[in-house]
Amino acid sequence: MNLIDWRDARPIYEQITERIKRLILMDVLAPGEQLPSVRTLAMENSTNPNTVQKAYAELERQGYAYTVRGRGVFVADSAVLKDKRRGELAEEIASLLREAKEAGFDAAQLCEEALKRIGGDI
Amino acid sequence: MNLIDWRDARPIYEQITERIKRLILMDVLAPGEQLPSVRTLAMENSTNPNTVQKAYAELERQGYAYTVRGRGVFVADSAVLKDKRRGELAEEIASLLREAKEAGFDAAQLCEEALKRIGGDI
Amino acid sequence: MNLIDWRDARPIYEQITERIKRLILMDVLAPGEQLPSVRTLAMENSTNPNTVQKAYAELERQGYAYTVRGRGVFVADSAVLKDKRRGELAEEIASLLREAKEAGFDAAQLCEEALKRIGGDI
Amino acid sequence: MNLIDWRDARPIYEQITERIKRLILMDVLAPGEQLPSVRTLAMENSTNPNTVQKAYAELERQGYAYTVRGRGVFVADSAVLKDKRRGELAEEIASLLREAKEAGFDAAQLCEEALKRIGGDI
DNA sequence: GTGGTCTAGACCACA
DNA sequence: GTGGTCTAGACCACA
Repeated sequence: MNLIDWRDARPIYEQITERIKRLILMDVLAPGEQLPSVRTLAMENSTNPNTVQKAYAELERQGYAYTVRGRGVFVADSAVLKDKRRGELAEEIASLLREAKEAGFDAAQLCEEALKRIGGDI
Repeated sequence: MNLIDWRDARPIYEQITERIKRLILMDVLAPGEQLPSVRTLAMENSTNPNTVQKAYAELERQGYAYTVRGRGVFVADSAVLKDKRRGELAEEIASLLREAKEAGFDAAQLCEEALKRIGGDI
Repeated sequence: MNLIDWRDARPIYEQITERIKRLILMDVLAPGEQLPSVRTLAMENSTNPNTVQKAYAELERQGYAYTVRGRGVFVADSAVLKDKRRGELAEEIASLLREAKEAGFDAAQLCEEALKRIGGDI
Repeated sequence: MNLIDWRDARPIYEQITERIKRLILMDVLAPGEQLPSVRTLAMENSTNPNTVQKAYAELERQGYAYTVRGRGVFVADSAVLKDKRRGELAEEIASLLREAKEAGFDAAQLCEEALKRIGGDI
């Protein structure tokens, strides 16, 4: 699993967390499935086990994975997570729309424009 | 001008840049108006002049202000800036919608939800 | 006997010890009754026999079970154990109350609140 | 500040987190006060800066402190925290009482006993 | 000077 | 083998 973009300015552990979160939300990683071991993933991405460890700890803290000591790290059930993530996305968009409104832009119009950009028809 | 939230995790210079950008886009700071001097703003916010300097440099880099040597820093014309910012916001929203789509959410529906959150009906 | 919650962060051997202790204190497992063999329990819980072995050793160390070589592991007399466990619980609660007091909370009031939570009126 | 008990089996970073939390709840560390720098605390306790860093990150995650980059780590306002901690304590006690009940003990009586142990009259 | 990230490598408990 | 903790030390952005 290749999870690091070395040109990306964000910390490596954050990139790993982010990418795996996406894979879980996209159902590429199924609930209950075992994630690569800390050491394996570190080697595959030529990074340090501590860095992967930090990413996995963050995933667990956010509820995307759970750890079984001596066994490995596993993907959590995603139904609840999807709902949570959906709410977060709505809030992030709302936050941008609030700023748009402040500057006098038409929020609804901005939404339509964004939808066009992703090729999503209304 | 009070521009810093010490609880905010983001770097201080970034907060200052952000707040002043908003004030310009909201026309609170008019085009051509002089910004407070680096020293004044630093004192008012009990922070380091270097930090304010960095914020001002960033504002200039992004086109929100321009420096007149020996005179001070001034707010740029906002018409073009508004247009630019509008495009950025659209792109940021589009980016969130792309992720939403990846996870199987209905982008248009998410938009409507976000619009409701800001009390903006279509 | 299903004794493991894989989502639980605690070590598996500890979970097994804990659950069996509870079953003994609740008199579900009667004094003198034979516990499942290490192998059986390991298979039933799809875990390693070494893990179950460690749990049984811990139970024995704490006086909840005793081993008869070549025969198996048996539940100890519970009267004494119950008394001991009662004392431990009192001490654990006292310890929490001490911390509460340190922070300036009213210990007695906290107790009443906890009693309400378990639906136990005085 | 001496925060580590080397005989304590718990991880060092956890001990540090725990002790500082207590100091905050006891108002020994006042809201807004600066905590010792990562390096200073590490030296004082002859441990590694990374370990202190982990403790501080945990304190921040739990809302007991906030970080100002380049400045230091500061104690958060404690009013809300105290309330939160009070609720946690009540729940921890309730949980012990539930177990007690399972084993047939009188929960209210156990509470009184615990109160006596801390010298707290009803 | 301050915290944040990362490496390289050790040692431990657990399964 | 698996994750968890820790050391010693580097380098970075930020103030």
